[in-house]
Amino acid sequence: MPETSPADRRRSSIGARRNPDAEAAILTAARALLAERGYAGFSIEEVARRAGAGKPTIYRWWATKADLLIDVYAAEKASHMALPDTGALWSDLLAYTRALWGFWRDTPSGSIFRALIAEAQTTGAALSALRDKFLPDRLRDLCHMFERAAERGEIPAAEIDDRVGLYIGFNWLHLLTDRLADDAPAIERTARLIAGQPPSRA
Amino acid sequence: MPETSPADRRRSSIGARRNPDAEAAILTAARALLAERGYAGFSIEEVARRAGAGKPTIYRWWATKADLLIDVYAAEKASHMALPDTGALWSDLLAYTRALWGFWRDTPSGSIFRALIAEAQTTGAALSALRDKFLPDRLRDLCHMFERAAERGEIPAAEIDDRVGLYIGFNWLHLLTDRLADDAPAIERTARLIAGQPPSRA
DNA sequence: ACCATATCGGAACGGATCGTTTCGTTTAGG
DNA sequence: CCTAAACGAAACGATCCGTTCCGATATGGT
Repeated sequence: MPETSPADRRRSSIGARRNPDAEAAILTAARALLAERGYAGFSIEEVARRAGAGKPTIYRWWATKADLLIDVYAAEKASHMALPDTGALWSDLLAYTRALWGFWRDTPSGSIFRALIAEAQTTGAALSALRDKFLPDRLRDLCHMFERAAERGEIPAAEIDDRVGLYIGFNWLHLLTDRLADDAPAIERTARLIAGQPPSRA
Repeated sequence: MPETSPADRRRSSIGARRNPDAEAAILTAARALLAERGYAGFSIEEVARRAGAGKPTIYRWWATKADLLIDVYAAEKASHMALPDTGALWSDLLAYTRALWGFWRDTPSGSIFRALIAEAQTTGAALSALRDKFLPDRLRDLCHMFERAAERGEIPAAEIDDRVGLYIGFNWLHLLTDRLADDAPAIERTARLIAGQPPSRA
């Protein structure tokens, strides 16, 4: 077998354009590193080592750590999260919250998102990436849920943004303080509060 | 001008106990550094330089960056924030939120708090410091506000914790995304939502 | 067929910070 | 008088930063 042993094969240029293999290797390495060590152990240096890539390759395609984190998170989220449509906002929120927290707990995505938020506290570029590029994307689905509720007359249309903001803040708070246990009663109470439903009678 | 007096070229030991001058100099330097450069430029190394202190002195008294940040923030907050008591939860929240956001905007405290939350995403120790030591302290006042409202019959007592959680999340979200503009209408709408007040008629 | 162009990984750079250790000095308390 | 602990200074090895070279590679336009 005079063949290229796959282990020590060098991944070279494929011409004057981005190499998809390199990109995939970098995203995979970043994902794994965050899963293993969290934000504390996340460095471009280590990602490059694991991906068998050069640091210039990473810096060429991702201007900031935040941009890299966003790509890693996006790849994960698309494949895992679906939108519930139960017919009532409070039960939509309940289902979505439990799915989201489970997604954050059981995949590297929770660590990735925490890293992204932390990174946004260091540089303005990272903050812009989070606020102006990442958040609007992730908000779109959520807004649909609330808009459907407004169409059903469950909440005033004028309050959609405020209620979405409350919901995002609720999730962030629990993510950032590492309290993502699936405390069903607490989640249900909060879902009802945000959806404007009267509490289930005791 | 008493600029910590140039005469203290060297602040030596005062015996086998903590030197209050060193502590004050370190806290002051940390505060100023965060105000000037934010979390990105905050390092123990630089704090030590500015304080004219040795790094071992800092590491001796503050096991983690979070502990140092907590002390800096606590000194600031006590002197600046008072509790409103307007007779209604929604107007209490309105007043408190505007004061808090102003406090975060107009003093180094916003940067300090952002740094503290970011730091809590790196190490478990910092997270514990934030969640178990810092947050409960800062929550106490807030809970009083909601308990008074429950006594007045504005909200069910069983919902106090959930509504406080929503309120904290709301503030964190705006702090972490650097949206602390005093948008009075938006704050008022959210205050009414959290307080369970019907929206002011359009 | 040729060649400019842009990519790739590797190596090294100067600089900064980390957390720790060593050292000599200073002072309180027993 | 002497032990104990704190102080600041300096240096340690290690890591990561972001950038800059380099030689090799393959595309795409001419």
